[in-house]
Amino acid sequence: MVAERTLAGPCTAWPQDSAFIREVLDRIGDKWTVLVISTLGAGPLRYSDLQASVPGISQRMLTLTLKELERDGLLTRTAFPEVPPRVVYELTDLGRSLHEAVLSLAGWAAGHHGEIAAHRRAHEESGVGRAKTNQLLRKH
Amino acid sequence: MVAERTLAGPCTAWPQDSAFIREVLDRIGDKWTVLVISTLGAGPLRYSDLQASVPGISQRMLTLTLKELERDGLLTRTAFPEVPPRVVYELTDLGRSLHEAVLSLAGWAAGHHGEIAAHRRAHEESGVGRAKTNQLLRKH
DNA sequence: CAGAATCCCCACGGATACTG
DNA sequence: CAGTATCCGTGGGGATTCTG
Repeated sequence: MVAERTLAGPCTAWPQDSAFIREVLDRIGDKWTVLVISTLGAGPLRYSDLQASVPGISQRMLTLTLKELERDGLLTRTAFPEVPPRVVYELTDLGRSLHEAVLSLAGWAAGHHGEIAAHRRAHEESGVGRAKTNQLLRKH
Repeated sequence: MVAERTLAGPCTAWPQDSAFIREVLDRIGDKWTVLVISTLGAGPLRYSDLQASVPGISQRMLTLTLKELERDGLLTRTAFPEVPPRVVYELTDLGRSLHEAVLSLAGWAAGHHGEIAAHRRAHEESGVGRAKTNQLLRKH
């Protein structure tokens, strides 16, 4: 009891927000989800166009991502019973609202990634600069 | 050229936003970063308190996460040369701004995770409902 | 107390081949 | 065209042990 501890037993700083935060991140934190959502943000697309619009994605990942997004009600899948199959994917209102939320995050990134890059470079200079001067004392 | 394609050669729907989006997600999309940031959002904490405040985190992951965050200028590390070592971590202005951006995302989650859960449950009913109708094709 | 070093597992995702 | 099925490598991250 040295002074006051802003501490907080097991998990109190972020009451139950942490659960929500992790929920979104588990949802959009993967490699492709936001790319697909952003792409569909411009309008409905069919499977093949989607694959062409999201550069490095494989069919496997595109299919899996779309399935999960459909399952969560973020987009709709519409299959037309035609001779050459045609399936169109489109964001739902829920999906569009997520898209906007993600865009605001992207806005933050656009506004600060320069700062981050600068800090990162500064650390590389003083940290990985010369492996000669630092044997075992490198703290700023 | 059947009709107009809203398509977009390789990557045009999200001009260069996609790069920023991926940048943030690669940064905060991992398992612990946002938890640490959120915890430090309440105020500076020392290593051990941090570990106690972030429930399941291991020393390894806490250390790695803190290092990356410091490297990117999102938090500062202050070591006091005392007999029992004491190290305090604190968010920078940059870190706090990211924290707010993340909180807005959490706000979205808090407002919509009910909807998502509902959709998800609806899919489980109609999809994995009866394992009788489908012979030998079980989901995952 | 605040880490660094090591070992190890398994889920994420890429590549490829097959199908309705 | 729009998927499905399968194999397989990588690395994120947990558990444990050692150190200044």
